[in-house]
Amino acid sequence: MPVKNNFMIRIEDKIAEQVQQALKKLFGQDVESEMIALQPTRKDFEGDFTLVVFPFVKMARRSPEQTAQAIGEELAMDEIESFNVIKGFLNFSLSPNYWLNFLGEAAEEKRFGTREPDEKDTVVVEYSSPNTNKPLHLGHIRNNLLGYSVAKILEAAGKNTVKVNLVNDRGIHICKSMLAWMKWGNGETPESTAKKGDKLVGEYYVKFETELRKEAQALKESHQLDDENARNNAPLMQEARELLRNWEARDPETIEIWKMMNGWVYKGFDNTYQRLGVHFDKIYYESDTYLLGREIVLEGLEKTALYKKEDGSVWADLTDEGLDEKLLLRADGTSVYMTQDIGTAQLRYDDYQANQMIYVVGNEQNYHFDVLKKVLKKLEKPYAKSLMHLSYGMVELPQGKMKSREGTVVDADDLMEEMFATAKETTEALGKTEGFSEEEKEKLFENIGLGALKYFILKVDPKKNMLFNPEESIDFNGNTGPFIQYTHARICSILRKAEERDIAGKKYDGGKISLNEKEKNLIRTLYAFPQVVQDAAADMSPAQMANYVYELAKEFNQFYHEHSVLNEPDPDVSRFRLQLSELTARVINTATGLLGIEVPERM
RNA sequence: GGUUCCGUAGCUCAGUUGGAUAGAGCAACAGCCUUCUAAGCUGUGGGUCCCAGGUUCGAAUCCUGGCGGAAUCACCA
Repeated sequence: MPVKNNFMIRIEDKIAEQVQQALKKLFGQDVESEMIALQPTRKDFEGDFTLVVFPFVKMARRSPEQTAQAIGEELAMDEIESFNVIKGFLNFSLSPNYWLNFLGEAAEEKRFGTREPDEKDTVVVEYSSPNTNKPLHLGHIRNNLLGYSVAKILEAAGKNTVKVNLVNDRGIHICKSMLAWMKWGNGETPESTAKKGDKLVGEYYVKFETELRKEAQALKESHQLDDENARNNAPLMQEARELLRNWEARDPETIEIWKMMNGWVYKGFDNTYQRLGVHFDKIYYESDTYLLGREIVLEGLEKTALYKKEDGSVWADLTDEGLDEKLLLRADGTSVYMTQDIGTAQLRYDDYQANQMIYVVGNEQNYHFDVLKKVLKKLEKPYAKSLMHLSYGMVELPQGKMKSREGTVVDADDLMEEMFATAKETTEALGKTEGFSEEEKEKLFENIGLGALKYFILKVDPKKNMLFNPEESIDFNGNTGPFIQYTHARICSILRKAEERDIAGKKYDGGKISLNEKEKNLIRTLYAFPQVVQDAAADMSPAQMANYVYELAKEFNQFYHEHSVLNEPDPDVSRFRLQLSELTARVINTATGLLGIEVPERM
């Protein structure tokens, strides 16, 4: 549990409580605390927090101004230095002392803004969920960054967080790349071709589709079939199905090839994950969960929550829930996508007894998760209501959706490499690499390149579709990752110099000083951080964290521009500013860490 | 066609439980490096918040109906 201090009780809540009492005293009315809207005062007005008094004018039977004035006068709090009234807005200014005390206490806190994980409040976050037949692309990047960041944010907000991956390693699509490799592979391996395993397997998947299309086209012409029938009747498709049957029958040779090729893919994925900076506490494989799903479905059939059709297929009737009927097992007893998700959910619940199970999956699967929840409810699973689908929008290119057929898929590895190259070029052009070793340079370019990419993607509200223009999207100026990294490096530079001048250890002792506008803005922004962590967690929104840390960096740069930390003649003020800078750097570090972005100390 | 999501400056995006004059960045233009890192700071121009109603003291935000875009409605995953 966190250490209790004065700042665990938000000053907003304290003021709201006082307002509540004032309303009772002045107008004899009890007002629920939710009615009292206290918000940060807008920049162009004087004050720190603002009470909107419009809701109380009726009971006060006075004008908004008079009501605000009366409440302002009634309030007596040490922390409030003054107040002013503009129309129906009552603006409170807190005393400099309050802010200075806050800074002092926050500086003492080891993990300001974050909480210790509560072991009893577990949340499982599933993200990434790749198929083993294709390499990762830009869409997966959004998924991975979102999932990783949401998990970090939940953890910072006090949840016991488990990051899991669910690998889709079985099914007809996996058999397609296997079959192509068996037919045309000539025993190629990642080693023999010097290709990444996932890329190699992906090539065979493409090969299969190309050959299948040829066969289907021929059939279409010779037998007058429509597209779908032509595809289904093509010899290659039949062979792929046979391979799937062999796989389900655990045919040793098939299993061996399957294991080998999946092994190549995992090695390739690990490589991509590592560079992207994401990882997992546990990896589930669909090949391990689909049988459990099947069992649960059969069990549900016995309990008559589900029903069987004449051909032997098993269905859930969700018409009473406003949805359709949903197939859960085919007539031949094999599983569908939904089946394995039922098994996975159960397994995950058995493993962690989580209060929440979050699925980071694109919005194209909204319907699937609707159905999954309702099926689990029908099966009377206790965890049915703890399922949360964190649905995010597509990443689009200037020419529209990514299409593998048109070769517009942005490969994850290629993109990261390009980011690195751009970062290198830009940094060297600015002549900022003096005194760096080769190794340090590499790390810096990597941090900046990936920082730019991650920030660009995470700053957008997850539920919205977003546009990624490879030519223009990546900028290192303005509202970008490198801007925030730069601000951090700048502060670190001050801190290093303070160290050299031997004033770093001497803390500001809390003597009375006044706060200028920039200092106050900065300190107020810092004050908001713990709440931002909680809000971002509640909304599962890294975008809120990203926008916050940008705001903070901007605030610092304005302060930096107008006031000097080290050249300030008054030693008390200098030390205070040093402490303010130090906390800013720490919050930037923490906040960007929650986005999976590293901030360098020099750049 | 049904369902869900989105629509804010030329472009990319913010906008808190409904609150004051709707904000950033990019792009354009004009300034600021002898002073802690100019990947920075300051200023100017740029808006029918898709449209029309409704609720409210107050609507970009909530409700209804349109328009536009996306996703989905598989014995694919």
